[in-house]
Amino acid sequence: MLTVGRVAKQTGLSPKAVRLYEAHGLIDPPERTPAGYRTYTDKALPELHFIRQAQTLGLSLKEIKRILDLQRQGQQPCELVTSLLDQHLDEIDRRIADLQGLRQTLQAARDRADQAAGRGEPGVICHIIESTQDG
Amino acid sequence: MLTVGRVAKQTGLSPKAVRLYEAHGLIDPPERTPAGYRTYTDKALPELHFIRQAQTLGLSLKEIKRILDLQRQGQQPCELVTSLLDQHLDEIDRRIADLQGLRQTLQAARDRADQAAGRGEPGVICHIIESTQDG
DNA sequence: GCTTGACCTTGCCCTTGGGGCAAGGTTCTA
DNA sequence: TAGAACCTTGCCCCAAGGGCAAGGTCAAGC
Repeated sequence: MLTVGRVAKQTGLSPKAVRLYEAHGLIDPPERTPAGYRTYTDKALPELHFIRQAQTLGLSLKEIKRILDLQRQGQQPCELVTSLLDQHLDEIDRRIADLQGLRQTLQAARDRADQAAGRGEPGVICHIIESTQDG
Repeated sequence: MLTVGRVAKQTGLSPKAVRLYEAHGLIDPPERTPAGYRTYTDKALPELHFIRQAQTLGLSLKEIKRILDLQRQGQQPCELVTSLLDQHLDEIDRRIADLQGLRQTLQAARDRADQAAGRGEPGVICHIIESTQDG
């Protein structure tokens, strides 16, 4: 019997994640045994693999659902995918730039820490942080 | 009267954030009017400014609380701050590297999208995503 | 046949740092 | 004195699950 634990193992997901995708409508609810156990068919595996790969690309469950919904309506989702990838590329570039700015600010604070070491400059709480230029 | 809204405005925070910091023990609970309104003294402003600047550096509320707790015990928190800054620098470098790796993966997928445009390659759901190498 | 361990079910609380809303009380201003 | 603008607490929400609890079920070995 292809239980949730087995499909999870085969797709590298956790059982909880698989149930979550079902609850959020990314995958169809599977049949149940009389006792209530989810029983999957092999058809579920490619979808779960797809979800995992889309997550690897940084797509959110909501975005992945949009892709899968389109596909279930018989449409080619590739146009949507392309646009999502473009959006994410922009977003990632922004985040990298933000982090690099933060890194500079942080390094500046760290440098102040070394310069002031032992010199015992006061500051109301801690001069290292208080001399930080606000972003 | 220095209400929560006023200290919030003066420190660039939201009233809700100020109450949150109090609930999490970052700042001392202020006096209350008979009606229950929080009434701050000017002494609260530098602490709130400090919290804001520490957040600018990417420190979490929990980490900021550790710093403030040390300081309230009369100790110099600068050693802790230095170590936290070092940790965060490492963490940021990791995150930047991760994002750059993700960017490459994403760009590769995007390139496939262009190459396959119009060529109509099938894929069970969408070949652009399905050809992604798992991380 | 029975036990035992591994699995399944749902449901709830936790994470971060607040945002938004509701219902109601208070203070200030025209 | 009315209304605007503020304050109070409390609850639910975000993302993507992790962890735990209480209880039901299945398969293997004896």
